[in-house]
Amino acid sequence: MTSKYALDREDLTLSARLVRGLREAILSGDFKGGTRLVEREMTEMFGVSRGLLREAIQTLASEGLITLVPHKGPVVTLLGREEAAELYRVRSVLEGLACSEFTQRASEEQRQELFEIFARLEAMLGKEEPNALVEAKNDFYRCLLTGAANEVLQLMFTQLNNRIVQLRRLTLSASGRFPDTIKEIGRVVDAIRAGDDRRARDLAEAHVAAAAEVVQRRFSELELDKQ
Amino acid sequence: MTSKYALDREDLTLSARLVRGLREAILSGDFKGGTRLVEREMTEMFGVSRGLLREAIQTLASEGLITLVPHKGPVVTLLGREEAAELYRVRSVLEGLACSEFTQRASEEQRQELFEIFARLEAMLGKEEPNALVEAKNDFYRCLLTGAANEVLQLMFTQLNNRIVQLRRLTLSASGRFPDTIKEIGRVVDAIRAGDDRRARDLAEAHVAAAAEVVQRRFSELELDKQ
DNA sequence: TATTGACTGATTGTCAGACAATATGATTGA
DNA sequence: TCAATCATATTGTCTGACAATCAGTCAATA
Repeated sequence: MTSKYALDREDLTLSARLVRGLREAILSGDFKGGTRLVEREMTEMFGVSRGLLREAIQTLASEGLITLVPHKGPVVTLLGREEAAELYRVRSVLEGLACSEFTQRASEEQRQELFEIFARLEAMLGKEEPNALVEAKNDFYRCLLTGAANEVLQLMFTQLNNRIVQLRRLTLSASGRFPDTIKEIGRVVDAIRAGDDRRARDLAEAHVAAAAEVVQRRFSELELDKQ
Repeated sequence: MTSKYALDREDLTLSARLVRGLREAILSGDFKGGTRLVEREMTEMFGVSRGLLREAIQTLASEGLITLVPHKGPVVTLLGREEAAELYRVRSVLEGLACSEFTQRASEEQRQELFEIFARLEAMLGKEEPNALVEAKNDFYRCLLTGAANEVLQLMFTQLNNRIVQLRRLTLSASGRFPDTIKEIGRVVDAIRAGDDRRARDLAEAHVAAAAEVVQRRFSELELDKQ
């Protein structure tokens, strides 16, 4: 029984806060892909003991954010072209599922909220506010996943997305695609509005596939694919 | 550069072996859902230090096999009815994707291997060998995922499946469904054989959905859903 | 000159012991 | 019977230690 007065025990332990902090540090780009995470430096940086730090690293490693190299230490996972493609292919079906489930399960309030958030996104069309954009997109997905009412999906999607975040530089720099993005998402939202879960799903998959192609093209352009 | 003579460093560290061992212990059913994992007992059981054990527990926790309760300790995750349904819904799209990718990407050898494994499965129709069956099914999925050539998918599917394994008791006891299962998988294999990735995907999703329903029915029958 | 071998410093892998914080269950008191 | 209190077990976290392994250096050798 969870009352609304229940205290937040999410980050009760130092350990949990550390995991969160370290994850943030990676997602925010403070630790870029390829960076070695030296234990001693990290302990000083976060002010925790070595043991605790190692536990956190293990956690993030199994989320895929960190790669463990025996006897050399942890490294922030660096995404290659092929792996990026794989991530997007999986994301495509998960996002499709999320849209489908949202269409079938979301409450009226959740539907309204999603529409509002999308309206906010649409309103950004002319402007140049990358931060607000990322923010709004995050809201959109948060709302979508909440309404989908599937915690397993939520967890897996979030983990997947966390890994993809590293590619944000590539996708942002291709911001000329923004109008297309909005158009695609708009179609998905329409399908959701119409209660057509099948179509919402298909459109969502197509949208992710399109985004994936952009990323692949950027890889080619920047020649990031040479080992 | 990885030559074929490179030694296997997979389980180089004690830490990695511990994670593997603990995971096995849970999957095999030695630690059943709901079991508390007391650190002191575990360290004696595995003969490792507390620190190492805690690292392993963190890893399995982020795989979802273990649930961490602050100040009470880790517990082997117990699946409820609702969570089982969620797991299956996600599995459905992942398995669909796997079939689709296999159809598009697998080499001729991999295709042949898959067909052989399926033939082996089919041959078990009359018999009563639960172990051989589980074995063959594992082979089937291993082959499928290898041929799909998507490591991200492989990882996520494996993790998901590991969590579902806990429900094996429910699915095995409903072994009357075995002929149906074979028939469904057979249709998927046919589609793969025909190179029809879209159909393979749809059929695979339907197959998982059917399995999910059986599980839900078993939950009802056994009244496992009362908290 | 290029390869080999040995040495060194840095870092990880693993252990043991300690103490504070918290949960659980028993006990006591009203 | 119920509430407050206490005792014990267990987890959360820290510190220090030492072995194993890695990366780089540099001399010896073919």
